[in-house]
Amino acid sequence: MNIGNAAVRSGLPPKTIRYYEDIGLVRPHRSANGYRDFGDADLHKLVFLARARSLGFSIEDCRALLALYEDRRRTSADVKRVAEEHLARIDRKLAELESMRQVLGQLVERCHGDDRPECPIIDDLAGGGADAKKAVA
Amino acid sequence: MNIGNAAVRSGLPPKTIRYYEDIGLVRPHRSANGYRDFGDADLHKLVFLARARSLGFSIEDCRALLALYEDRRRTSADVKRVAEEHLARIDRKLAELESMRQVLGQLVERCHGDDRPECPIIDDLAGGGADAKKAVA
DNA sequence: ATAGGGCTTCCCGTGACTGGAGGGTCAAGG
DNA sequence: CCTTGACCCTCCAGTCACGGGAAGCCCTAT
Repeated sequence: MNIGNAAVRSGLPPKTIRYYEDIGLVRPHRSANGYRDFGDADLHKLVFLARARSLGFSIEDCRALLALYEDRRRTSADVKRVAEEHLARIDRKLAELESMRQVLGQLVERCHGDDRPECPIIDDLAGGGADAKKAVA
Repeated sequence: MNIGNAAVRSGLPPKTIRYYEDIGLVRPHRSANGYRDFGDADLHKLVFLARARSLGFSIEDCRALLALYEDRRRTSADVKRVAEEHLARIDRKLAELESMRQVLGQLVERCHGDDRPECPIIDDLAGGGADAKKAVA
């Protein structure tokens, strides 16, 4: 199967698949003309990668997960540990974004959004923010 | 004021401040010895940038916000628009992360995490996921 | 005079791709 | 047989927002 076909079936762009080969995540055979030739196992890996990436796993996580995927003697504890670490990263990121969302949301609410220059958003950025107050205090 | 001092007062690393000069966000004077010399206005800009970046604004957003900050004839509507667009980006990112969190959280819950190889996480990644089901259907 | 710290520029690396240039290959139609 | 267009190949550069580190100048204290 050529890369275009593999791309459609896995949902990954051809460029991304080539990149994954570059960094050693997949090793498709080559046809006589030099084209990559993806077998079923390669395609399974690509689908696996697409799914793992869509859940936010890093490439290095994916490499580890792929190794576990292919290791019949893996333990589910190993898999769970990788997933839990990622879950913790997601939770940290969520907390960070929620904090931003809260502060920015309040500022936007308080901004009249009219044609006058007075603006609580600019005022906050210019040093009226909580961080700035704490720093000054 | 030297860069080290400006760094401490703004909360930005010296490297970041040099980078901001590179891309034209600040233009400190130079002392006779070639050292950057930050005045009060420069410092205000750096504080502004630190705060805006901490709220997740991109560098280009910061450039626009700085221009509004320094424009006495700005309108709060202009500022609000930039902030609202960023807020929308944050909300999209939050939704994406929350979706990941939910799926991954369920998988982790269902994984025994023992020394056996059976693992719902791996099973999902290998094609048992909702996306895969939809694709097959 | 020397030691240390701070400052300078310059270049490379990060993550995970994406875009594009320049060229080879293949199947179909005229 | 030739052309057209869709594929495929490799390699290089750019993205975003810096951080690390090298090589070298400057300033102060001892």
